[in-house]
Amino acid sequence: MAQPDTVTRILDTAEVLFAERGFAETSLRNITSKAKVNLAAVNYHFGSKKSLIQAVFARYLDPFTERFHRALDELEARHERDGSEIPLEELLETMARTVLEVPAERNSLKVFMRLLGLAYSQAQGHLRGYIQSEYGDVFTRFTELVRRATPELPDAERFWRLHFILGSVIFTLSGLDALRDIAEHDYGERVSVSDLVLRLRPVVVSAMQAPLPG
Amino acid sequence: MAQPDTVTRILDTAEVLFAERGFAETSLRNITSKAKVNLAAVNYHFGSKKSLIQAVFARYLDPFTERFHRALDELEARHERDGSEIPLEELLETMARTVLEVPAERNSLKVFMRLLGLAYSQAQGHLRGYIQSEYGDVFTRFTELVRRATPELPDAERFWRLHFILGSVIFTLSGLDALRDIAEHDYGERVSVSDLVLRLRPVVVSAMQAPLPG
DNA sequence: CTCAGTTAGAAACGATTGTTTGAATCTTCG
DNA sequence: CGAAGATTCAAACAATCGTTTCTAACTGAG
Repeated sequence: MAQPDTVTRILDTAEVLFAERGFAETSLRNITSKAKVNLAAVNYHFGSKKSLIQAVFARYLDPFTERFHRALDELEARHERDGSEIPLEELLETMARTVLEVPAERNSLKVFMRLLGLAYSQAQGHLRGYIQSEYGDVFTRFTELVRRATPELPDAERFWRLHFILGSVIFTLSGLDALRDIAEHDYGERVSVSDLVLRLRPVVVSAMQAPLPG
Repeated sequence: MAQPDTVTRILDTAEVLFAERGFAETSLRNITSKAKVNLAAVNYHFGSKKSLIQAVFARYLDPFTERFHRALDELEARHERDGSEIPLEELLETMARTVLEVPAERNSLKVFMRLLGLAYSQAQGHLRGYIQSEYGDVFTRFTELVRRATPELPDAERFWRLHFILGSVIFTLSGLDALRDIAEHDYGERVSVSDLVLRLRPVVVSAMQAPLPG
């Protein structure tokens, strides 16, 4: 089998190492030596370490946003025909399906989620700005649809609940390996990612439908 | 006012910088220069950067675990007298109260939560091991009480739901500043930490009581 | 006061970081 | 083939990192 080209080998290796140790803790020498690529190749092909980090995200987020937009188009068209509102469950289902779909093509969902978690928690100010400016639109569109699906919730309440849920998902899936080991050791059952998504569904729906705070 | 001693000045400065930028991204020179302390002071008083990181956590977690154990003692004693089980709401309430209590003495809860979030997300393998070995007991005790309060949940399901909730809390509170700015800008209301805890309560309870996945 | 022990300070250590350089090699196409 | 451009490579760059060393200053007990 032919070796993938240098750019691909760098991206493949970088996303795994970034997901394992974080950005600052992963040196370009770690990446290039494991990828069997010359050190200077990163700066040659990507310009800088910052740009490499952004490129790693783009390789996930570009196809994700495209598919998600398409899925929302279809969902809206279907409900526009019969004049019904899109129910919350369908919106969450669509998002979950798209999230599961995209990384399946290449790497594991775990890496994708770890990266998302790092984007929120690590310093890397440039990353948050980059993601917001490049991919903020699809999130805005989604939240607007959620707004129409949950008209009983005050706007601020819905905002916070969406972030509670985002925290659950990112935290759980990005720490999946460690948690899975504990769960397997203590309860003897090995969960897959789709098991977890199945477990998340009723919890997420209940969270969104919780009574308003007194 | 008398300057706090060197050790305290280092810890005060380190916890803020760690919370802002992470561990790897915060150099000892950042800390010592901002704390107006000699560079060598960190290695003299703490031995290494690793030990400094652990000391920062210990200053929060030592009083937290002590108070939390005491609060659980009291809760158990009260319910042992009338033979009733401790309801889930009381357990969550007790934990929330203790979490809010401890950092109020010194710094903001935000820093405490940012640090907890970093402990989970950052590489720093030594940190997870340290926290687990030093403070694992109180968490084990708490989960056992939650088990008795939710006998209808399978053990594995309860394990995962607790971590879903942990994710919500840590993610939201550790990203509080950024989220608060957005919420204030979009919805014109400035939330406090206790507002957020108030909002979290019904969501968390509903999450734990969600129907089992099909 | 004196002296032992603790703390503070300036300077340097070796190691590692991201990046740049310039020559060597490979690829492409007229 | 052969020249032009793209890519690879080894080496070095300056900057920064955590840590160590050694001396100076301070502190409290006899």
